[in-house]
Amino acid sequence: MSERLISKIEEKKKHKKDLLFNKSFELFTTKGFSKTSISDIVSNAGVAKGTFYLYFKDKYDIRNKLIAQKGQDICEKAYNEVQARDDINSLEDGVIAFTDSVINQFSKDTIMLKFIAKNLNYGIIHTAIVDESITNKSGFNIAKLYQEVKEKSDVKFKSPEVMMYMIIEMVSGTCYSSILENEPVPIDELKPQLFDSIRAIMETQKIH
Amino acid sequence: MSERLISKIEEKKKHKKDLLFNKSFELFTTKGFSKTSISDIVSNAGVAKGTFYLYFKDKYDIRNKLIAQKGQDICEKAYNEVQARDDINSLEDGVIAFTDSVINQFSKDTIMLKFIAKNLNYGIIHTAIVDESITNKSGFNIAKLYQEVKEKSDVKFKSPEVMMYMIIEMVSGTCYSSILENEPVPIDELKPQLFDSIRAIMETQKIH
Amino acid sequence: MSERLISKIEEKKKHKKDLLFNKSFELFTTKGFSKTSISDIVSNAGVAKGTFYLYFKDKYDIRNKLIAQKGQDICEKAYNEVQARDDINSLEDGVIAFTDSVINQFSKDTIMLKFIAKNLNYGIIHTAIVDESITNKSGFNIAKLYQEVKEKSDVKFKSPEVMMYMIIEMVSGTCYSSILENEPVPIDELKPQLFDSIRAIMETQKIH
Amino acid sequence: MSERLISKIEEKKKHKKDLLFNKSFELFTTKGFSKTSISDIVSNAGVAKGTFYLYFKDKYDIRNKLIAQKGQDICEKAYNEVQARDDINSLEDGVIAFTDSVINQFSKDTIMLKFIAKNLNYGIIHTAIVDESITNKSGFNIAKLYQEVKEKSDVKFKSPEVMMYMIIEMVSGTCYSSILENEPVPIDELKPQLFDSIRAIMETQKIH
DNA sequence: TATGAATGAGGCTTCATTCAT
DNA sequence: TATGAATGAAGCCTCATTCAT
Repeated sequence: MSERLISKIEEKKKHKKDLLFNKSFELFTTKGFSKTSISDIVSNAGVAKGTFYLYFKDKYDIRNKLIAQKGQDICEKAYNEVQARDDINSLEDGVIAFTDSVINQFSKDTIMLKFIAKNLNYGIIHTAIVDESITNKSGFNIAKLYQEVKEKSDVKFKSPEVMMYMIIEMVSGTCYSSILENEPVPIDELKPQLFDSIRAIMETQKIH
Repeated sequence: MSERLISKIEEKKKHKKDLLFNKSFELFTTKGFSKTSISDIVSNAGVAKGTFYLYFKDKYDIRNKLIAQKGQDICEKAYNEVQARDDINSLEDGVIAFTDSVINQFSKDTIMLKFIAKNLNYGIIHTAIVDESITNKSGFNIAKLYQEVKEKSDVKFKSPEVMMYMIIEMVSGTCYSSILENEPVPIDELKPQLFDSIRAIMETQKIH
Repeated sequence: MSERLISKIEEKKKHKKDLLFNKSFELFTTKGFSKTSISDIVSNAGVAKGTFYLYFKDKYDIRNKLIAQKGQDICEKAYNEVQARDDINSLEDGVIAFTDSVINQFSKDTIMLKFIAKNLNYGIIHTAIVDESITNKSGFNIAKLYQEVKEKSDVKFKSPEVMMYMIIEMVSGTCYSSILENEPVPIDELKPQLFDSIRAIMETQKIH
Repeated sequence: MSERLISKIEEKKKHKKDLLFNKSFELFTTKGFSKTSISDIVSNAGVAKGTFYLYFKDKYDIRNKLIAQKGQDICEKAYNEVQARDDINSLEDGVIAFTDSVINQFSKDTIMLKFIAKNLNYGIIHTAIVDESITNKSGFNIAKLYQEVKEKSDVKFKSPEVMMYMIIEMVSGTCYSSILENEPVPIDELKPQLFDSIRAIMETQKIH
C-alpha cells in the first residue's frame, strides 16, 4: 500500500518536471533563452516559483538538460530508422542514411533545429551525457552506437573520429542556413552534394 | 583653419569610438558578452555612460560591429598572404592556402577564435557587411574577393557557393575544438586530413 | 506493557527533540543564526521539515531555549565546583570562584561563548527561566542559587542586586573580547585585575 | 562657473545621502534592522531603489556607518561638555563627568541607546574608525581623545586600557537595562553606585 | 558633445510555513 | 506522529536607459 502511495507521488513529480520541461522548451524556442525568465516558465506551467527550484538548479540547468534530451531523441529516431532499412550495404550507406534522417527531422521541426544549433556546444553535451537522469531514460546511448558501428564495419579508416567530426561539422553547418533560410540553396538541392562530399571524405580516409 | 578644427574634432570622436571598441572586445573575450555590462565598458574606457549611446545603439550593436570588423581583418590578412605566394597553381591550392592562413591566425589568437566562433551567425555577418562604416574602412571586401577568384579560375564547378559553404563549415567546425581542446586531434594532425577532404570535395564538384 | 510502550514512544520523541536541539546548536555556532535555515536544521537532523514544527514554534523558539539551556548548564557546573571547594571563606571568595569557573568554561569552549554572548539578552533569559521544560530538567535553578547565597552571607550589602549586576556586566563584557581576541589583554592577564575590581566594588557596597 | 556647478551637484548628492541615512535610522530604530528592507528605506526616502546602491553597498554598510556616526556624535558632545566644566580636578572626575554625559544623552534618547547597544561590536567600530568619510567629518576623533587624556594625567595606572575597558563594560551593561527597563534599579539610583565603583576600580589600578 | 546621477522595471533566489498523504 | 512537495511572498540587486546640466 505504501509502495503504491510512493509511486503515485513519484508520478506526480515526474508530471510536474515534464510540465516544466515542455513549457521551458516552448518559451525558449519562441521568446529565446535569454528573454525567457523563470517567472515566464512557472506562470506558463501553472506552478509556483519555488517549485521550479525543486527540480532544477537554474535556467541553465533546465536548458542543458533540454538540449541533451532533445538531441538524443533525434539520434535515437535516426538510429531506429537506419536499422529498419534493408538497403544499407556499407558504412557509407549507413552514415548517409543516418544523416538523411536527422536532416529530415530538422526540416520538419525547424524550431528544434534553431534551439539545438544555437545552444549546442561540447561542454553541454558532455555533462549531459554524464547525467544519468537523461542517459538512463531509454536504453539508447550515442556513445554505444558509435562503438557498435565501428566494430561492425569491415573497412578500416585512418582516423574514424576525425572523419566523423569533419562530416558532422560540414553537415550541421550547411544544413542550418539551408533549412532555415534556403541559403546558399534549399535543402533538397544541398543534400545530393552533401552526400557526394561525405562519400568523398570517407574515400580519402579508407585504408586499402 | 575651420577645416583643421573639424578634422581635429573628428579625430577625437574617432578616438573615443575606437576606445569603446577595444575595451568592449577585451571585456567580451574575458568576461563573456552577457556578463559584460555597459557600465563595465564605459568605466574601462574612461568615458561617461551617456557617451556610449552617442556612438552605439546598445550592447548588441557594438558586438555585431566588432565581429564583422575582426572577421574582415582576418580575411584580409589571409588574402594578402595568399597573394604574396608564388606557389599557387590552382584554385584548390588557393583555397587551401587561404584556409591555412586563417587557421594559423586563430591558433595564435585563441581568444579571437572563441569570440568569433561563439558569436558568428549569418544575420550578424550580413548586416555588418552592409554597414558602410566597416566595409569602407579599408579597400578590402570579402564579397569582391569571392567574385574575383571565381572569375579568374579556369575550372568550372557545379555549384561554387555550395562548395565553399561546405568547406567553410567543415573547416570552422572542426578547427574550433581542435585548436582549443586538441579534440578529436591537435590541429597539426587535423590539417592534412582537412586539406585532403577539401580537395576531395572540390573534385566532386568539378565540371569536366 | 502499555506503560512501557508509551515510555518508548516518549523516548523516541525526546530523541528527536534532542537531535534538533543539537544540530541547531551546531549550525547556529558555525553558520550563524540568521544564515541557518529550517531546511538546514532538518536536513542535518535527518527528519522532515514538518517534524520541526511539531516540537518548536519557529527558529527563534529553538534558539531561545538553546541559550537558556546552555546558560544554565554553565552556571550549574560553576555552582558545583564552588561547592566542592573548601577554601571559600567569604562571599567575595565565592563570587570570584564562581566567576573563575565560568571564565574557564568559556575559555575552553569559545564557540559557546560566541553563541551565548551574541544572543544573550534579558527578554530571552526571562522567558526561558519561566519555561518549565528547561528549569525542571535538573534540580538546579539560578534564581534559587541567588536566594540561597544571599541568606547564608553574614555581611550585608547596600544593594546586592545592583552590585551583582555591575559585576556581571563588567566580567562578561571584558571577557568576551579578551578570550576571543586577546584584547585589550589575554584572559590570564585580565583575570587578576578583574578580581581586584570585583573585590573593590563589593567593598564599596558593604554595610559596616 | 563650472566649480559652482560641481558644488551644487555635490550638495544634492550629500542631501540624498543624508536623507537615506536619516530614514534608515528611523526605520532601524522603529521596525528593527532585520525587518527593515531596502524597499522600505527607499520608499520612505522617496528615491528609487537603484539610488540606494549609488551610496551604500548594502544594508549592513549603511547600518555600520550609522552606528559609527551616532556613536561619535555622542562622544563628541560628552567631550565638549567635560571641557566646558571647571570643577574637574582629577582624571577620576573627568571619567565620571564623561560617563555622566553619555548616560544623560542616552536617557533622553532611548531609541539611540537601543540602536547602538544592539548593534555595537568591535569589528564595526574598528572599520568605522578607519572610514575617512566619517572620521574626517568633524575634527573630533575618539582615539585622539584617549591619547590626550592619558598624557595629561599626572597619576599613573597599571594598565589604563584594561581599566577603561572594565569601566566601559560595567557602565554600558548596567545602564542598558536600567534606562530601558528600570532594572535592577532606575538610572538615578544606579548612578551613585556606578560612580563609586568607577572610583574603586581606578583606585585599585593606581601606581603610588 | 559629454557627463553621470537617477531611475525603476525586472531578474533571481530563498525560505518559513502549510497540508494532503 | 511524520513526511516532504508545494507554495508564493519577500528580499536583494543589476542594469539599460534617460535627461538635466
